[in-house]
Amino acid sequence: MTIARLALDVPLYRLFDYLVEDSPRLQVGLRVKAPFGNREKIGVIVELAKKSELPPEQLKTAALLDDDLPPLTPDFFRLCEFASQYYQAPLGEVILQALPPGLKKTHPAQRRARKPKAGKPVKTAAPLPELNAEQEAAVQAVKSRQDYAPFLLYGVTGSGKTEVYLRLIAATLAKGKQTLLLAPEINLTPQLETRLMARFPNAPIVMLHSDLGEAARERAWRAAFQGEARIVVGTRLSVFTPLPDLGLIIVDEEHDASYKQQDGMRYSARDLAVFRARLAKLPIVLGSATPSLESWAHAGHGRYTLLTLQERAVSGAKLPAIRILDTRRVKLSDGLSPQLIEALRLRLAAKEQSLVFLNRRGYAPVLACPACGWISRCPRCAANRVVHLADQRLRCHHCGLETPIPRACPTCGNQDILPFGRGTQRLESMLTGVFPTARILRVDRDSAKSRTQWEALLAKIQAGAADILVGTQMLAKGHDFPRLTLVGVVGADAALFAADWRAPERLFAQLMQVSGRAGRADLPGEVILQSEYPEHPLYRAITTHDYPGYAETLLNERRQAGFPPYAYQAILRAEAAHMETALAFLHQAANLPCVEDYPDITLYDPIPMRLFRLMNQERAQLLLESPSRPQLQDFLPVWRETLATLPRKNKLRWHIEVDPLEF
DNA sequence: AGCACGCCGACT
DNA sequence: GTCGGCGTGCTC
Repeated sequence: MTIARLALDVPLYRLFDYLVEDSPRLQVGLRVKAPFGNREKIGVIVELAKKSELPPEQLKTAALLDDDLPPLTPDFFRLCEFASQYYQAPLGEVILQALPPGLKKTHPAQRRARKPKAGKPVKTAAPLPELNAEQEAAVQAVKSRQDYAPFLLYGVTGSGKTEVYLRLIAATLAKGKQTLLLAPEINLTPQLETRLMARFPNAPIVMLHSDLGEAARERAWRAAFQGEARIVVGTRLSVFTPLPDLGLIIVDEEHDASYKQQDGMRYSARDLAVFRARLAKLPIVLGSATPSLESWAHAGHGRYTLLTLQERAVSGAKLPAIRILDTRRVKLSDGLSPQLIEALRLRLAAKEQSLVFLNRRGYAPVLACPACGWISRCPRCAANRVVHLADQRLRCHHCGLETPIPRACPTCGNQDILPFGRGTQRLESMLTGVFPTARILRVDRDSAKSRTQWEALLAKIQAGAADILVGTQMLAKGHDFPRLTLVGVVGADAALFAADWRAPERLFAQLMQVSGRAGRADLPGEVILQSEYPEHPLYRAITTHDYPGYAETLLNERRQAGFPPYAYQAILRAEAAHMETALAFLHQAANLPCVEDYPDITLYDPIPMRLFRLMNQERAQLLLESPSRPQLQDFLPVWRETLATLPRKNKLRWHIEVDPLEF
């Protein structure tokens, strides 16, 4: 018998020793079935040893899984260990969350062998599009590196970032290496898959995202791990996928917030990808038209090599003309300016498509009684419930609670309760009033709940079966709509004054992205942005497509305020039935003696979170900041261990988030 | 996190 | 009398 140290999926910062029967198969990286307490768990062997710290009689016996999966590799463990340390998560949790669910079952489902799908053989190989000088330079710069080399590929919409990726993937394939391509919400962009399959008809490609069924996900993961798949396209969770011949990592839309895992271990897949590239000594390309300020600052300091694509790759294509429309000077009808209505009318006449962008779902954000002041609060959250007229419900967008829309005010009986504000549903019905014959299509999470619904909508749009699209963010992300020439933006101002200091950065990216939907090669695009603050620097920068200038402005502000990327942050969050419990815990945490030993760490006052109640749990947070990442990293484990010894009363729960994006 | 054990309050 | 609330302790 040999001692095996196991990583198990439990929130405990230690490994567990088991006896394992000797066998020629026995190896670090294999999975075992282990009795744990009174249940059975899957563990991963992290270490083999002759002796344990524990007396042998206290050890239970684990059994190797009868499975042909090769052992997980040292590379994989090093990435997991880094994530575990950096994000303050137990190693076992990290390792096991990295495996597809099918491999964590004590009784594995029967598996049917299938080949990863290669692209359909194409009869006539389409000629490769020519690269312009900038693209060529970018491709050469990356191709010339075999070692760790981070690149920031800054390319305006339509500048041909994807073509650069494709060339780099081709070069990587030619070297016999695998490519890992991360994309945000890949389930929403089947286009990428289509394009890859068309370009690499003979290369096995797998897609990895959480929408896949369990069997499909396991199949794809195995193909990646066993080196069969040469191109792996995945969402954030796939950053952990072990790849034996990895040669290149690409992170598309690197600024996108969906790279951040928002529950469980709160990691940034983009940051882990960079670390992975460093570990594996590989080039990595972070691509975006509006890079995150973190990456932009890295490029500014020479830590990343900046590759710029300024020209539109399709010759003749121009950036859309963006106009800020001062709504203080015009009479709006239902929130729409006469100019926007006229522009829409022109597109209708020209049989071109328009998009009206409003990043707010539902009919109206709140229902209110003018007589007594009642508003449609969510009983479980510190938020209002949104009016969804289409299905006659009041719905909380945070916890999902919904009830029918009341006919009269629940407190005073007034019959005239009114929806206030505007969402996409209301915009849709307003536009129907203005353009009764136009085909209007609303695209948001409510109209595109499932992948199938979403694809159906996309197909409809592409077939030209809609004249005016009304949509949220969903529509902004990387889709080409060939006949879309007008984008109207409504209600963007709210984000200018949001409490979250990252809001302007996000708004800028969002507006750039949605503007990019307007116009293609042969049809010039126009963007009309309605605002009450047309002189705001953000809008100034948007009209000139000046990301670098605006990034500079924001970075200066961040530097002066001592915010990231010029400081490093972590947050301790606590939740309990009552705010006092959460705040009391945070105050206790802030006053622990170990805090004294780290002078370069600032602890701010514990405060209730912006959404201070969610699902009947009251939440508060304590922000930590340091100019020194190492010092913060030294402090966090010490603090965390001390926190764990504190008595936990009133069902209080807490966690630490490193590099938080939202507050 | 689960899951046991254990000790006080209002019910078949 | 016991069902069940949740505080506390443990998991190789």
